Amino acid sequence: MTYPHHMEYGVPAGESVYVEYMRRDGPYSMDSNHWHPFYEIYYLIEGRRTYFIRDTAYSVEAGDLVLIRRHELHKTMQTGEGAHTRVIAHFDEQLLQSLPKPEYEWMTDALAHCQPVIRLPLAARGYVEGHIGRLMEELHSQPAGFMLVLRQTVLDLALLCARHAQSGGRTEAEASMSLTSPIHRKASEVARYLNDSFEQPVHLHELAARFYVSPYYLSRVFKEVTGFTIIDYVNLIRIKEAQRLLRETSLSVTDIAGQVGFGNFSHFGKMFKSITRMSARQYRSESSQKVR
DNA sequence: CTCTCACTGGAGAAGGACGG
DNA sequence: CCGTCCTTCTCCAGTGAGAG
Repeated sequence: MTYPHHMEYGVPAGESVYVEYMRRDGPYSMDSNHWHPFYEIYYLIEGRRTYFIRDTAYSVEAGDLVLIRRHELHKTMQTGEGAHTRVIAHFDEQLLQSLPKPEYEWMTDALAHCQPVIRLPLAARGYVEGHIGRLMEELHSQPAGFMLVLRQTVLDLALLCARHAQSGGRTEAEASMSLTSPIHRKASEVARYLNDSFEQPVHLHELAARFYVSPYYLSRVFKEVTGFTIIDYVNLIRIKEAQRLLRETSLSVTDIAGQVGFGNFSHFGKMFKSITRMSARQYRSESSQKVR
């Protein structure tokens, strides 16, 4: 069965599920939104990608399932030559909240502990492929009630991830999926360090000295592995943390800017807007409307 | 693989005006 | 007081070319 290059369903505002299928022939790297307030399940049908999640780069192959949690920094990148085909499903808290309370709590907890990249044993792959096939069919022909099937199918896949997480979920193949060449390890170390200390001022030369490499080399390697420049990455995690504080506390925007590492308030404002496309105050008022 | 050098665009600091 | 939105200027991060 062949499908058009691109199919999608789901209205972010109204539906708790969004499903999208895409085939790309040329090189492609993900655009602006590097995290979002909903879960994402990503299934690679064909091709090979590098997926950078939080602080680690993973090699993702056809048949792998990737689970991105809410508000988790991620980015996909090209690996070698062109074509890849993937399906992504977004679902939000609402979908899980439709479950009975014990199941909801169990799911949320399990997903919170899930490995981001799941490489299932061959025997279990047919199950996933069947589900993906069903998503595609429903998406393609959109018969009456297809959104019910989408919702149900996505929930099934989420359940699979949750079970995988609970069973200790780390197959032999998985252990080797996070890229571990020296440069990948170095970049991951730096990313982890930045995640822990983004509140402090960050300077390339100090960072380089801390990790025993030259500044020039560090900025090159970091970009290669993560897809982000160091300053971009620091800004992203700072703004992400600022968003969390705006949602979950009543601290003033000025305090938050300082707390996440921006010495300069107006620069914080500019950065916040360029990343989230809204001002900090606007973000706070919008996120307090929908209770998440 | 690891690093150096030189160049340049853009990030970031500083400060002021203004409105709610 | 709190936040937005300008402008101006400085300097450093990012990068192409290339070497050990």
